[in-house]
Amino acid sequence: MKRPVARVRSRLPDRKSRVTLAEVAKLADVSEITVSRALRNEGQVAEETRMKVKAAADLIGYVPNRIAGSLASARSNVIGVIIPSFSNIVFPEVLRGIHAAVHGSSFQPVVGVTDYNIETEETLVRSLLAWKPAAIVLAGFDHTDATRQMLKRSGIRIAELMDIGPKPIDIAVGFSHRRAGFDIGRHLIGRGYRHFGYIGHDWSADRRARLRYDGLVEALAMSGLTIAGQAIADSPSSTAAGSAMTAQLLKTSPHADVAVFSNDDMALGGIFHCLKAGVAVPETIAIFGFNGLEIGDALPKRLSTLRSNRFLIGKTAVEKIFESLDERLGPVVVDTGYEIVAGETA
Amino acid sequence: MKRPVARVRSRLPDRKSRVTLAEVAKLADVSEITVSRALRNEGQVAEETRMKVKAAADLIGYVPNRIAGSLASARSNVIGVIIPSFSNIVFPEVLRGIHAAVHGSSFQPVVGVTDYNIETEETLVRSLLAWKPAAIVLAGFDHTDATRQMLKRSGIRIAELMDIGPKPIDIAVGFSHRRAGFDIGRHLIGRGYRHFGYIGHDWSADRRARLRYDGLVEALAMSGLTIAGQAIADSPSSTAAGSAMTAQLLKTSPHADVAVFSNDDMALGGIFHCLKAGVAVPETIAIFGFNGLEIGDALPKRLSTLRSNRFLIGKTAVEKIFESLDERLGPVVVDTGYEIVAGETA
DNA sequence: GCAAAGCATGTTAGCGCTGTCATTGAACTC
DNA sequence: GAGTTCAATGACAGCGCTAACATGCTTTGC
Repeated sequence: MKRPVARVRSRLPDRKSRVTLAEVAKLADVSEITVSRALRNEGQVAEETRMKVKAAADLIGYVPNRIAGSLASARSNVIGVIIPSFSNIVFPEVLRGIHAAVHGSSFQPVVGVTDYNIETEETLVRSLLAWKPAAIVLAGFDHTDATRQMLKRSGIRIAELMDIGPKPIDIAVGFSHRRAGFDIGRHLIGRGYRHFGYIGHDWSADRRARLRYDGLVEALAMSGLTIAGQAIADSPSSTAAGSAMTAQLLKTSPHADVAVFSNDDMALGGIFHCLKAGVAVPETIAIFGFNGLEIGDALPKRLSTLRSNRFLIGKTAVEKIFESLDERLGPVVVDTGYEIVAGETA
Repeated sequence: MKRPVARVRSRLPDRKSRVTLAEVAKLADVSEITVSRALRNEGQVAEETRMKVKAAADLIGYVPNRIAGSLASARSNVIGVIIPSFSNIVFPEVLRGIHAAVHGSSFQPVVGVTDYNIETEETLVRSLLAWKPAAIVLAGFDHTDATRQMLKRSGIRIAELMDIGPKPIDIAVGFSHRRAGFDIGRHLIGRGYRHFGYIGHDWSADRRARLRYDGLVEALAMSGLTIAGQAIADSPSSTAAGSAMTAQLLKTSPHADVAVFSNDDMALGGIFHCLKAGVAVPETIAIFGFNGLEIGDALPKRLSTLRSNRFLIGKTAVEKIFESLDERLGPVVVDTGYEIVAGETA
């Protein structure tokens, strides 16, 4: 009967330059744990020893293995981030905020993209959780049941961005899109507009655009008004779609005195169409966007829009997470607000 | 003398729901390794066993710990990605390509942002390497010596994006910015322009904008021409800066018949300024951009520009990496090319 | 002067997986 | 029917690090 005898130590047979803590320890003539502490600037280590260790590490080009470290300490400094798309400029801006907030810390965002698909989101959440992240940041409140389950059970901090609602899983950072739509309506009514057109993009995916629309309708209703005409592209938002839909609205609803757009991209398309077609803005038709992109300010006539603060949303979310990494402190809702930009087009 | 006696097993004292492979194994009444194989769809496992294991895993909500897995297998499915900025739309587009390419694979991009600072880049490379990534993707050829050292030594695949050059560390994907600038010059000379203005942004950071400028100058020189006037913002590129610099150029170089812009953002600013100031484009002054952003096509007059394919660059880079994950096959240079978009503004 | 406290360092035992080899029994070969 | 092959499963060690505790010292306090 063969007993398991001495195995050849053949793992990783020829991996070059396998520089580990142990090598550094040997070189610096201290124990591994001392090297670990010295390099992490953690625990009690004499200054002299620390320097000796660092010198040794530099000498042999030691790069700590965070995977091993995370496993040993049962915590990683990954923050999972899930966004719907890179195409819509607002999400890169949110990411910018997130990166700004983690900058200088040892935390590292890991980004996944759902393409506005909540099933994809579920897959992403599952695979991000496998990295034992310190927190997960994702857009919106629209998740599958399984996703919500996983997030709740995970025990880690969860931030839902963009919109705010009554029942976040943990943290919500954003602003009420419904109220934003409502305020746009009030603002424009206040400016004397009465014949509202709406120009939108495919909102089966973009739930928040739909919420703004609902808010707008509500504001109109309060003044006894309705949407007089609308043109909704069956494509994602784009300048081209904005142009096309504007042309359509002008044809189908010639009496509209203002067009509310689902976002600035679409509104830019509207402006461009009017420039090209010789339609006076805002005299013949006023244009109102959403987002407050930088480009709106550079237009020949400054775009009237609502400025949301995407950067702030991302940054705030991470800051809230950092406030208490280990414990959920009951639901946290942060309203980052918005601002009506009067502009010159409405 | 005290000998180390039985320790209390107090690690992770009260971590709830610590679902590990072992639990699944117990439940499914097989060994851990069989669970591992079953869930990874790897190695020989009877179909029946596989199903039993998966059922057990689902039942207790097992989420594999990729950190442990990566440590054990000495490989991770992280791809480190380092970009200069989220503000410049081209990089989100590159990321989009990267995400498209990894979609469906088990690879996960981890993104860092340098803010156009090669020291920051060095820090990021160092910290990404600690994750033992399968590959690193970064923008440009401009690195610190230490960065280059680390990348070379790492042994993993390295892709440098955007520009191409003679000596990539491993893989380069992009196109020659110098040649792009040159071709823009040739194109515009061919269209009859002779009095060139140049409008740019702060290029201490954006080395590629500088390369395009150099190429442009070279093309002009070949026809005995020079840049007649230029206006260079000391800020990052933006539509607002484009407007301001256009105003300046029109004043300081009234004879210029064409303005070449460092990119489309700046060019848009130029267009907007001319619209506002009543300057005829391209009759009084022609405008030529760079990048080929979607918005240029929606303008009242389609923007004349050079279309680079950012999405393709990101996607190709990852595809090249996947072609051979383990081995560098000597320098690989992929020219993703570009296309002059005639447009209506030049 | 001696206990208590504090500092610097070390010993040990894992973290949760997977690679490697071993083992078993069934199917196949000639 | 003995040998060979192969599919299915398991035992074991260890990936590279860190938490927890242990161990000598040196201070400190009174």
